[in-house]
Amino acid sequence: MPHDEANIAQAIRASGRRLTIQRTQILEALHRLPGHSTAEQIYAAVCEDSRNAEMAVSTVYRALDALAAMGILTAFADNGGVTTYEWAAAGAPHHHLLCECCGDTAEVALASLGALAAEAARDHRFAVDLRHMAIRGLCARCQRERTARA
Amino acid sequence: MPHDEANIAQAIRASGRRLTIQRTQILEALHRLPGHSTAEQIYAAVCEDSRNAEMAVSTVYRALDALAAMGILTAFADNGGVTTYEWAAAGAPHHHLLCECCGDTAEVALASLGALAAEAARDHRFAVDLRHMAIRGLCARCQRERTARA
DNA sequence: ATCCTTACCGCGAATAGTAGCAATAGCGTG
DNA sequence: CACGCTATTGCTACTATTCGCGGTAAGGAT
Repeated sequence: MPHDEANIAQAIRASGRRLTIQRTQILEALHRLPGHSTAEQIYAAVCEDSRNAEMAVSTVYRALDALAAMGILTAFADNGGVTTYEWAAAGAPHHHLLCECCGDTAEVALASLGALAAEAARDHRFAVDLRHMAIRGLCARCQRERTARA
Repeated sequence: MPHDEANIAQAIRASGRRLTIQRTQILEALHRLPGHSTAEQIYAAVCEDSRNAEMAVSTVYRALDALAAMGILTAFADNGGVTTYEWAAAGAPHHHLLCECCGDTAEVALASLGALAAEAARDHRFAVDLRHMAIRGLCARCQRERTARA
């Protein structure tokens, strides 16, 4: 449960990384923002706070990447090629159902992903990263519309 | 098995789309290219053929998108944000194991994805698109390297 | 063969994100 | 507390892909 500043700071330093003021400000912004946010939204939130110094957008991308690599955040790429981030430990483990038609995403827990990970490990020695699992398809509404149209 | 010109042409017209010379040239290029290719590679292959007129890159992107939307091709986005396309009916149904560390992809068939699709349909009325299923994680080699480093 | 609707094309600009590089600043050490 | 190593920052340039727009041309109907 690395939701508090001290734990995160320790985790960052333990991995040989550094806790810069930019990363601190990004983490603060993430605390303020709800649910999952895009790099652009996080950048905007950092800029909004007048106490913060200016920051380059690329810094936000790199910081989010680093935080995701250490498992503090999880990243997933939605339809339009936009990546969204959220706290890794937020709530129960969940996955994203991403509708390819309307672009909506739903968060659900899927038990059979465990079996999938087991199969990939057994048959292909591949360690599936379930946190990054975005499942594409059609949501209920878009399925109805598609059949109605035919 | 829409691998021959006549069937594809019919399928395109049946969906209210048009078979333009650009699309014909793109399909020819896809026949020449092996396995899966990126939009950029397909564009290059079209340009190579001196009989072809010039074509805009955006045309390739849009044509591939349309062909994927009608199920003639399948698209999947690999690590670096590059989308690759391949014939939908090529060989047995397979999925992509994408290593987040080295970027390699392996094609495998995973039985448990059927159970996943069933669970999503039953519990969330969500129709999973198994063709676009890219599974991220760590390949065997990168797992070894990661544990060796610790 | 001609007409008409509208899907598609080429172009150029916009967007999300990455890469390279010199300058800066964490932070473990003495 | 000063020192040095190197992770990180801020540029800027670049890549992959999308979008809007005015003009072109498929292809069904006459």
